Amino acid sequence: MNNLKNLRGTVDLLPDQLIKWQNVEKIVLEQLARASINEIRTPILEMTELFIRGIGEGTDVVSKEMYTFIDRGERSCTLRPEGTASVARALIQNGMLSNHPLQKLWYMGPMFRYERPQAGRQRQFHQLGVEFIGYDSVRSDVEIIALAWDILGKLGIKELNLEINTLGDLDDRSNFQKSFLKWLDINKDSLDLDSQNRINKNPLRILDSKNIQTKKVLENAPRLFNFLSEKSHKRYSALKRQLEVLKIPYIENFNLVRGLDYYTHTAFEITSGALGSQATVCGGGRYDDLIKQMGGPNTPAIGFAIGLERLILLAGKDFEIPRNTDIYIINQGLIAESLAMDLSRKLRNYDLLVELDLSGASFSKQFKKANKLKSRSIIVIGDDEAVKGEFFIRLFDQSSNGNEEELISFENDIKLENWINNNLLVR
RNA sequence: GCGGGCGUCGCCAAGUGGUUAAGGCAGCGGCUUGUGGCGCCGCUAUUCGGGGGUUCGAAUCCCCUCGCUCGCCCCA
Repeated sequence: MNNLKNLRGTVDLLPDQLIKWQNVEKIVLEQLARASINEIRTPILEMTELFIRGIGEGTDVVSKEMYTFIDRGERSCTLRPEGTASVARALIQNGMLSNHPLQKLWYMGPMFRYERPQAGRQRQFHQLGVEFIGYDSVRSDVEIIALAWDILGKLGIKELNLEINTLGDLDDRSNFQKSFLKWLDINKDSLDLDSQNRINKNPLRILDSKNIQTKKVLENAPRLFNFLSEKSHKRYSALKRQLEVLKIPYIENFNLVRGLDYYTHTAFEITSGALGSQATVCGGGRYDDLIKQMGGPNTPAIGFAIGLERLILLAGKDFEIPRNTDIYIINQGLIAESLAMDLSRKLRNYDLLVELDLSGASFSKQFKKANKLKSRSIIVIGDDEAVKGEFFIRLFDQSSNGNEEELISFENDIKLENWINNNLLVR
């Protein structure tokens, strides 16, 4: 084996694997289009500052997972680790927020985080993100959760858990934080090391600790929930009520804190036990202050991201089935080969999967190939046919007895079309 | 960044110190130069992720390294 290899945490998606990706993406894009959500594409490469300010300096993503380098113009550049900051930047920069204060957007593409690869986790991974910009009603929270839930449902993914929480607004959070920091000061010695390190950097994340002992100690800590304003409380209750109306089951998880700093109020995650330790397939929440913080107009927003690698892991085997060849063109001989080429172009006017055999191999070989591909029908053109200006077309599955075989002149497009309509396009 | 497991052909694998590294699938060729699915026959790893060492001798033992994988952490 030579020593040119892909980088750690990156993968080649080969044709066989892409069948599943394409089938899954097709369903997803259909759902997005039906919900009137528009695509936005932003650069994969951004200035580093965007993520530091957008995501938050204290977060793990920014402090230790970014692919950052200095370019030839001595600018600090970063391969995007997530999509929301770029979308916010693009909207601000292009003046989109004054012309179109309300927007529903989606994006899909590669993201980069320098982490140890694991099941469902790559360094280059792919996310589908949806952002509702300018929407502040609880109904937009509900719609976006329902949208994520339904995309996963459309893909036939079962046994999902929706976890929700509210993080309150900035005031709620700073009130809580004061009290929480006091408590941390007294109890820090009983926390695990990771959590102790977070006290100064990102205290809220301590709530989300997986350490069993820390979890136990935290049971006596002040709760963010008790610091919520009347307004935040109402909002959260309304969210729960509406999810119940839609019959979307949820679990309240008061320790659910998103890893990116920009979230406010609603936070949610959709997880699946089938994913192993990387259980989260979808994560999202409200970020009412982000756009303003980044220098834009005061614009509330909510969004989510779905990890496509994890989605592919969860989607069933049904999505792995490729579309079969409809017509395989067996051909041999100088004139026959040129007629076959011409015919194959004509056939591409139909919604059919047509493969022209270019091997020049024996008829027997070409038949075997057609059979291996499970082609639904074959066309045969050899010297005899070429001379007469006609070709055979016939159904090729095992059950057919050859009655559907037809001899058609190269000029007779109508006869060809009729045969196709009767045999291939009716299913 | 820290732990555990693993690394033999494109894929799945046998082999655990001794002359030529099983087998299956796939691929290619033939039986059958113009008609498929079955069957039969043949071909396909000077080499066991890479490098070094131990040994008369290593895929098999030791060291280093790379990669994969599963956890921790973090996240989608």
